[in-house]
Amino acid sequence: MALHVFNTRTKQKEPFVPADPKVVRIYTCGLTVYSHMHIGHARTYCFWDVFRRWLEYRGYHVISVINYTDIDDRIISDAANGGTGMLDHAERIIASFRQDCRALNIKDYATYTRATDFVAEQIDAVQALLDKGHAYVSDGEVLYDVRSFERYGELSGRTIEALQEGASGRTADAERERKRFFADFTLWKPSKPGEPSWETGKPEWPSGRPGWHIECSVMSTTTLGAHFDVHGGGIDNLFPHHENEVAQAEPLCGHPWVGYWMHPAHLQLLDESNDPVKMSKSLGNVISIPELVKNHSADQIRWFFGVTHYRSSLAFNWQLLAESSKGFEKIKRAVGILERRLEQASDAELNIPVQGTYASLRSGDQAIPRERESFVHGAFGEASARFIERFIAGMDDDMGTSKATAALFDYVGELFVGGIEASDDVPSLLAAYRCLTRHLWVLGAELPNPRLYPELAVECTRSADAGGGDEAERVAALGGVIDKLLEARQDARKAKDFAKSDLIRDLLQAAGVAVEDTPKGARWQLG
RNA sequence: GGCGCGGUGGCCAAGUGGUAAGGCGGAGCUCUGCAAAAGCUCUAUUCGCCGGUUCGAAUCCGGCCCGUGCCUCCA
Repeated sequence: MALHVFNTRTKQKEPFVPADPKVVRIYTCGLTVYSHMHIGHARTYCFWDVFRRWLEYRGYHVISVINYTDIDDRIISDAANGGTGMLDHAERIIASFRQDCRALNIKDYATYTRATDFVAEQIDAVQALLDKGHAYVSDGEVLYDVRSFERYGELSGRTIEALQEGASGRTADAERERKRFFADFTLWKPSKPGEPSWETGKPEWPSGRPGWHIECSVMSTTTLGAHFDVHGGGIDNLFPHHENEVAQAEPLCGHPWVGYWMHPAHLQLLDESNDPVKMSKSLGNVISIPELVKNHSADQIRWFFGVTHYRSSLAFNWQLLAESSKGFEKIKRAVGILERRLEQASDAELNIPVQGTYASLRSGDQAIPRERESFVHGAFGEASARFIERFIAGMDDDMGTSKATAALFDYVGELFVGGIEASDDVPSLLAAYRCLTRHLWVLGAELPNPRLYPELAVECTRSADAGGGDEAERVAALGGVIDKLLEARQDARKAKDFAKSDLIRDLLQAAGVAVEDTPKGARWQLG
């Protein structure tokens, strides 16, 4: 079975077939840069990252674009209140967004677009919609004529009538006067004094700024072409934002404008009594990324996200994150054990390149991953083959990361039963290590040891500044001292001086170093 | 009011017609100087409730109860 994804446009799972058999073009609605990225955004962007990684694992080249909405009412008012210019304000938010993404191990996008860099194209698009009769000018403002687009409401499953009912009594009189129809939305509006403004050269709407919806339609088609494969954003964007984007773009680009619409669900914060609560600045309960990664690794966070399917809303509190991290420890321990075993091997023994090619992306039964043959060798090969099959089946079914995590648990169990803790069989251990880290990579976790898996290590964008570096440094600095202490402890144990050996272990424990005895001697890690 | 989504063991969570994955927590055991880790066994005759279709339903249909999202700020 090939990859299937749930397409919001058709409301069903469909085989994923990009326009170009080897390339997937994705546009993601990004942040409105009036405030910093928070845990809710993290869930969404981590999903896009996993989706991208899964496509890459399957052999596609992915071109992903994300935008910053750097002009809208809130940015203008926030910037005004903060006493800075709008663009300075946006600049700071963008810089912290990039940093937060790196902290979460989210791969860089091919392009990051800013609405203010595409104003000329937006003006052209507005004019084109006017020319085609889909828009009208009202007192210097350009509005989209919703009733001129017969498919309006199709994407989000609404009808004009239903919208009208929902809106009854909610539209202000002033708004009714400006608009021909209550649901008409702004394409271009005059700026107030002191607000950012662009000249259009159009007599009827000479200056002002673009509306939110036109920004995205224009940025996506300008960077990815008139038709592209995936357009996504949080479920809250479905209406009105994406509905309006379709209404704008299809008259200009044709139908269907994009192949697949995908909408990850929200993360829902739970309060002390486990009731859902809205995250908001005024309640002071917004969880920032620095706060999130302070006591949890990116791996743990991404594992937590992966356990729940992306189209289910995800409840969050620190307790739930802690419980999921507890489960992830077993996976991490297996990786650690393999790494320790292999660290002792010589370069010559480890010199087993990972190889493979994709049969053909055009055939439905492509051999994936391309490294498969390198993974299924040796003592753990059968377990690895079973695991890969389950992992792929799970992910192919509309990004079933829950099934993928279950497969990982079972695989790791088989590796323990298979004896990774005592094995000296370097080729087998290496194949298992690579198989495990390769698939953890898909979920956004685990930077592999470059010495053990150089091919994958170079693919990882995470650098030493992303949180892993600190621990690596600590380990390097402490290693020598700890090894000396453990030697002393081992001597004490041999002499049956358990009081002394336990004292050493307790001291290390107190210093944050967990010690475990194994058939191959003591092992330690920072706890 | 309109349009959706969801209710699976103490908790999290898969499963969309063939007889309940996986994880956390809990109980017992093996191994071990003791820990830790790992392994083994047990922990839902049952999937919000009531009807219906079917040889067979957590899965399909109808009704009801509860929760939740959106209805022009929102990932």
